[in-house]
Amino acid sequence: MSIAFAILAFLIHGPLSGYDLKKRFAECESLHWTGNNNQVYRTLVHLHETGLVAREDQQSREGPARKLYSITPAGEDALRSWLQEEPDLPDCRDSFLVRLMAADLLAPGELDRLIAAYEEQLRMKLIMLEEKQRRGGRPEYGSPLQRELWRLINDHPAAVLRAERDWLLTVQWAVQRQRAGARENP
Amino acid sequence: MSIAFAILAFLIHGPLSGYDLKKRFAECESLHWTGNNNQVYRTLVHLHETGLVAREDQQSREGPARKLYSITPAGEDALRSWLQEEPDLPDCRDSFLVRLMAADLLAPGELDRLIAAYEEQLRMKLIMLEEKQRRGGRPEYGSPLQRELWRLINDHPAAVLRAERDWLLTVQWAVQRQRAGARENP
DNA sequence: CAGATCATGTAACTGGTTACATGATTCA
DNA sequence: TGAATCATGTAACCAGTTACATGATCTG
Repeated sequence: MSIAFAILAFLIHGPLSGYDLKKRFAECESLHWTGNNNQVYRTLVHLHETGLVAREDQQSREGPARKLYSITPAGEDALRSWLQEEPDLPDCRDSFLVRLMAADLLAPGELDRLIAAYEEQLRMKLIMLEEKQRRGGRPEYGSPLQRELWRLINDHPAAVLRAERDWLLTVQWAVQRQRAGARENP
Repeated sequence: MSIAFAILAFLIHGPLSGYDLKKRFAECESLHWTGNNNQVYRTLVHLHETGLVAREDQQSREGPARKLYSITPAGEDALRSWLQEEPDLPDCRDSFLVRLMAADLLAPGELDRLIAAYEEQLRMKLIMLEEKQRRGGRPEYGSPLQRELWRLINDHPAAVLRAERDWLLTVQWAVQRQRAGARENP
């Protein structure tokens, strides 16, 4: 998948500028894109060239000139037919697994510190996400069902991190069990 | 993070060829790399240039000529100091979220089909992972603790998918609840 | 001897990030 | 007037994939 379908999805509830889209990506924790200029503006040019979005230049209004993009019927068709393809599985990249692969390189205390540091990272991010969730401020568009789905989309990152935290607990238990075993059978 | 540290981690329990490493990446579900040639061989050249691995050419043995790579003390140091950096959070890319963003484009039946299709994808992959786990065949190297950690590393993808399945259930409930509400207050 | 596997490499491309560059408008 | 924000774009790079290319060796 590329960012193109995400942009089209943002546009189904009304026109937006590149700058608007960029901000949406930057604010949205559940979408992995950072919303960097290069990708957003280039993709918009490409979507415009292929007729999936329409562009309207707004020269003189309040504020600097901007280009408003809206989805075209062809764009809606493209998005709809993508929705009817087989959904692909989530792709989770976890560098902590690579660190665990090299556990034999660490002294016991260092391994404990690594695990504790990761636990702390997870804890902090979860607090941040819950805080963000609590402060709300999601003025999402679309039908009541769509708004409810947005709530669940925004919940997703925390669900993933909680699963990671639970898995990390099993790692901690395994390390302790292994050490207890080693003390009994030296 | 790049694939370089994963290669170094594979090498701490003994020398391997590019081909060996490629296979390890291809077989390992928990590491997101496909083990494509370009990346593995180029990274090995780079690691060799920077002195983090040593290369031994094996011209005439049984089998075709191959290059055996082993980690150097400098490589171990590099890996160890990376292990002591702040571990970064997992990066989960889930195109299903983007599909849900566009739910308003779908008829109720189509949304149900999308959710069911994703559920089925998750179910199939989980069965595949459990089967792979059951068949075992993990001749992993290192200390008993390291082998135990490998078991947990290999468990990780299934843990993520189970969390995804649980989250998807909440999506299903929300859709049904929303529709029931809409029927009561039309 | 044909097809699978072992083994190494390159070319072309997609996807994504950081940093650079520019200029208008708003507000303290 | 200077900093923040709005707004659009480009250059250079890193990460990762598919497909192409070659040749040796093993196995039925």
